[in-house]
Amino acid sequence: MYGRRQERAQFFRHHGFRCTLPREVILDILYKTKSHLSAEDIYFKVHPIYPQIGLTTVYRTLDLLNKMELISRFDFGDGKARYELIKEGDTSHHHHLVCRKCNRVIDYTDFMKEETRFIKKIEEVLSKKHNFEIDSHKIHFQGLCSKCKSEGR
Amino acid sequence: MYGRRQERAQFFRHHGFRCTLPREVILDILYKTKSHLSAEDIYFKVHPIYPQIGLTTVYRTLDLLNKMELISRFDFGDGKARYELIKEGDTSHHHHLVCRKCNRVIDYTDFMKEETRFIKKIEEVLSKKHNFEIDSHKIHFQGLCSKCKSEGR
DNA sequence: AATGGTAATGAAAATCATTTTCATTAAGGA
DNA sequence: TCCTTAATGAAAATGATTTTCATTACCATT
Ligand SMILES: [Mn+2]
Ligand SMILES: [Mn+2]
Ligand SMILES: [Zn+2]
Ligand SMILES: [Zn+2]
Repeated sequence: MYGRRQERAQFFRHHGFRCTLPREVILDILYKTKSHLSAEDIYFKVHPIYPQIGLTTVYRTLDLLNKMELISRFDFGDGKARYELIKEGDTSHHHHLVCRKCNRVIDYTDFMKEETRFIKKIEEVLSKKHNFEIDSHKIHFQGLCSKCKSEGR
Repeated sequence: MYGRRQERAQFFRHHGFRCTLPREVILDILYKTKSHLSAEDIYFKVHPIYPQIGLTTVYRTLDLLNKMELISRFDFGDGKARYELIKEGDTSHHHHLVCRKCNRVIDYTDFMKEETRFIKKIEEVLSKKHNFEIDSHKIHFQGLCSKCKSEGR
């Protein structure tokens, strides 16, 4: 889906959208870069190669990709939204440690099996109880990263 | 701590801060109101009774209460931070369902025993593995609330 | 391959939550 | 009561995101 241009084009059109250069480029950046990019991060990566692509379009494209569930949007509390590609096959799902001092974000995948099982059970009960259609969840731990800890809060 | 003026004053001073009218008033609002209030929500509740208290002070006070760990701050993704009092005795800890359409927030306390046990185990392992000092966690589920579901996404 | 209807784009302006500035006020220890 | 200085409030500044609107370029159709 991410690798081949043809596939991406198909995917956009399948959702009723056009496959445009900005959309391809931005999706590419997300594909190649680890994670937790803000709109501005992406803009600055795109700009040297495609200076005609504007920040506005980055915002719009991120919204679109998020709605198409190709990316996840996170609000870690530093005032800017961050985005991460959802890889195929659900192998990429994970949770986060967030440093409340320097805002560093650490991915972790430990316990995913157990978390998944646990989450599934909770979802089942809560969605019935509150008649709420659950489609995703977020778990994160907050505290001090090793660097900030050693620097003394 | 929240009920008696004397206690609150003690608490502020104990942390090296002065006990002022705006601080008392804002803490009172948080005490009396269920939950998930934004700075502006609080400002509008305060204003009719204390019109001299400004929005700036609300922001500053919320920061302070958050640092003193009297309240929790949440970013549910609608662009404004929301706050909730942490009740004494840790009886109030809970997690959330967030509607991605209307931003409604539902508290749930089901499974807290199991979650707490599970979270504790994860914290232990992760804090060692990443040398990360974990002090809190947030769990929330996203989806469509009953109202938005019936209205058709 | 050329055409046309319209979705997508980009630059600039607008919006909105939050922060900063700075002159004034008022806690609260002496 | 007095004095030091933390806290406050109004206004301005900031910074992320959204809106506006004239222009561009996908892509279904010819
Ligand atoms: Mn991540
Ligand atoms: Mn809550
Ligand atoms: Zn850190
Ligand atoms: Zn809803």
